[in-house]
Amino acid sequence: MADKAGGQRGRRPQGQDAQPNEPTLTRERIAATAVNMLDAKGLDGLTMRGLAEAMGSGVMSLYWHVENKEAVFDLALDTVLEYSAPTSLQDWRGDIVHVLDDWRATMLRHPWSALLLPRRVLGPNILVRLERLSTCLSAGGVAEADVNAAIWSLWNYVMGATVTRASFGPSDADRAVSQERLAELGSLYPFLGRSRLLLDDDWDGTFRRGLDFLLDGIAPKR
Amino acid sequence: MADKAGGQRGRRPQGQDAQPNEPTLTRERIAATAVNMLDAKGLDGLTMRGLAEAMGSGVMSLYWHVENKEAVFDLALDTVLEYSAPTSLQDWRGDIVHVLDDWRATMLRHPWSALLLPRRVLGPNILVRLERLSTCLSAGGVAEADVNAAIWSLWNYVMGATVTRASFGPSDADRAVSQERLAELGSLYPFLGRSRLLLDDDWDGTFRRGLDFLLDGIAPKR
DNA sequence: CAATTGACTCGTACAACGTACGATGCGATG
DNA sequence: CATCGCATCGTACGTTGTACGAGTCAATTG
Repeated sequence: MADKAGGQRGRRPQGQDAQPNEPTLTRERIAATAVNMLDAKGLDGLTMRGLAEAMGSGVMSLYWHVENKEAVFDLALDTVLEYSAPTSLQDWRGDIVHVLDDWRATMLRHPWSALLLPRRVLGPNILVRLERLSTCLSAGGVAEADVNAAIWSLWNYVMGATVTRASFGPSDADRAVSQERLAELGSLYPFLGRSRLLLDDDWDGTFRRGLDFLLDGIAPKR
Repeated sequence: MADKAGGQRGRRPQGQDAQPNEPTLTRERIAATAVNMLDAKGLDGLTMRGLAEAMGSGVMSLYWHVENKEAVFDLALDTVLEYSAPTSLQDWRGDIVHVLDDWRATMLRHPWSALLLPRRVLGPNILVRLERLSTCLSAGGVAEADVNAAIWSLWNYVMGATVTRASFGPSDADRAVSQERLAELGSLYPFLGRSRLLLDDDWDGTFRRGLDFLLDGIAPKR
């Protein structure tokens, strides 16, 4: 019966010999745990109760450090999106590709982030990335008047690509089914039926080729 | 007091003089009502109970016509995305712009759809649009080998643009705040701080300019 | 030392949700 | 009349986010 209440379970292992790896509740620790849990169980897998349990604390304790669940999402998102711009500026086009590749890769490493970002944009770490894009474009000689439009188009492109990729999930089965349905309806969709559009699973390659299109268009005309 | 139980409220106005505008429960009617409710109260505003009440039926009756709530989303999404390709093929670039403009406009007219589409792609009406893109590109002389990449890049672009636009919502306040925060942190984000990137609210114009970049890149090189 | 304060933790409780299940009513068919 | 399918719906359960207030403990103050 002892388990019934569970009650004081765990308690804080306060005092002397508490493992040092159980600090106390902290925004950072909450963020980190949330990221783990999101990675493991996906967007819907994160519940406040689960989060609390994973950290060995009571549910309501979280609310001392965090406004509400949305704030947890924000925290996790920004945690994951940290960016360290590395190389120097020389090949503007290569630099931009690097920013966007890294961006995309990060989001795909945590697929929930791609589904989340559209709803809560503009955490600090996003701004870092935008800033970097900005400098790259300027350095590349893109006309001042074009820079903003270029940034947004790049943003749109990554955003769309990752969101799409993440939503298709790793299961190629869905796409295969769709493509099959397409083939049946060959009369309705002659082009699509023939093109195997939905079967192509070279996501990275497709991403790069599309990005090249875009950069070709952005590159200063001479 | 009569309202207390509500109970048999409404009932089916079965029999002779029922208004013809209250058919019976129907997938189509459910879809339509869901769209209205989504338009009015947003993504989270749609609840099965609310939906049922809006149609004057019991909650569980819905489940006879619909698998679950997700199915309702699918239904509503595809309802909204219906597309009638109008004009003939002549100016491939103009045609593509038309497809994408219409696409974007439709989604922005129902902002929830932009947030939904990333999760549940490839309803039939989406395919119509993709097919249309496909023919336009081919007609425009884009190399066969480039068509798929081009389609996906266009898809990514619209998707990213609409999703972003929808998430910013009509409230410019958020962006203003962010831009202000940017100005304060001018040292961290010199370019962004100066560019008023976040203040620009000519969404349509920006969309078109970015799309031009992309199409410039896609256009067959000569 | 005792009293107080404020940072922090947590159990309980509630309202809202999606939906499983089974009961009910109905028109058509035997 | 009996039977059967389609269609409707009430009730009930489990799960969720979180409001509220009571609890703990270290540091501060008298």
